[in-house]
Amino acid sequence: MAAKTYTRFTAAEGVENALKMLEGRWKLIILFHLFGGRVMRFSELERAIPEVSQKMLIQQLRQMETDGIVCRTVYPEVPPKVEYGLTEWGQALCPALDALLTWAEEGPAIPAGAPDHSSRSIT
Amino acid sequence: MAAKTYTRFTAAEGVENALKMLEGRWKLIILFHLFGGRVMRFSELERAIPEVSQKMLIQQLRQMETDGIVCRTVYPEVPPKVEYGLTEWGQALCPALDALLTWAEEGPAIPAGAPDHSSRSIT
DNA sequence: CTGTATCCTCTCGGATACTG
DNA sequence: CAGTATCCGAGAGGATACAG
Repeated sequence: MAAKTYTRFTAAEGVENALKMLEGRWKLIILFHLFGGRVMRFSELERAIPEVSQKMLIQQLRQMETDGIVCRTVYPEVPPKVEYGLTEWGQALCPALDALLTWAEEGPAIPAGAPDHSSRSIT
Repeated sequence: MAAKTYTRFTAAEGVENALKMLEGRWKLIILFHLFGGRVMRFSELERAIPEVSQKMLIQQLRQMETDGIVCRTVYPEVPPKVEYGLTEWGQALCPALDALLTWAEEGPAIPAGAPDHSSRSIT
């Protein structure tokens, strides 16, 4: 396992690629509904996330599918039935997001008080 | 250390908060320039990231400062001198971003081939 | 049930010029 | 040197209506 080397720019780019796949008003919510190997139909997701429009739901699902995070399974029946689940790689996101969650939870050391910019001034 | 409990929604929300602080065309690049306790003046950052405009550079720096990630130090001299560095909490982002980087690097299991949607069809 | 197709709004980011 | 102010275009996301 050859450890990759990064410059400040390539590292930023790598993380940006990862973030691009998570950006989108609904992707994280979808993700957390699908973690743990759960599989859901389109209409289930609609009901589970009432605020989302069909257009956005399908759009973000398809993007994640293209990215290889989500797996879409079509059952050729009448009426149609489509299920969404995570790929192995998608499941692997869980610990990475946990790291972010933990970090966010630690909070800024100076949480209260500072309403505006917390600049220091050396005199 | 009471382990927090999350619903699918609060977990998504927590991660979203974290991501919101990282979203922005230049934040990650700035971050990676400041990791390792490095401290840089405004003009240094400008030269290190030639593509960014003054407006965006200052805007993203100030946002990260407000979020408690970046620390801004003003030296009241003529000409002005301002230095930017990471807070402790900002430095703590490094391992979390590494997790994402590592994940992204693993890549989707089916990287090549699939030009369009990789749906499965159960017949 | 599972999507497409339009339209519309609002925010982000870039270009440019000016200031203490 | 280190910002601030203004204008502008592109794209993300929402509402709504329609289709296989």
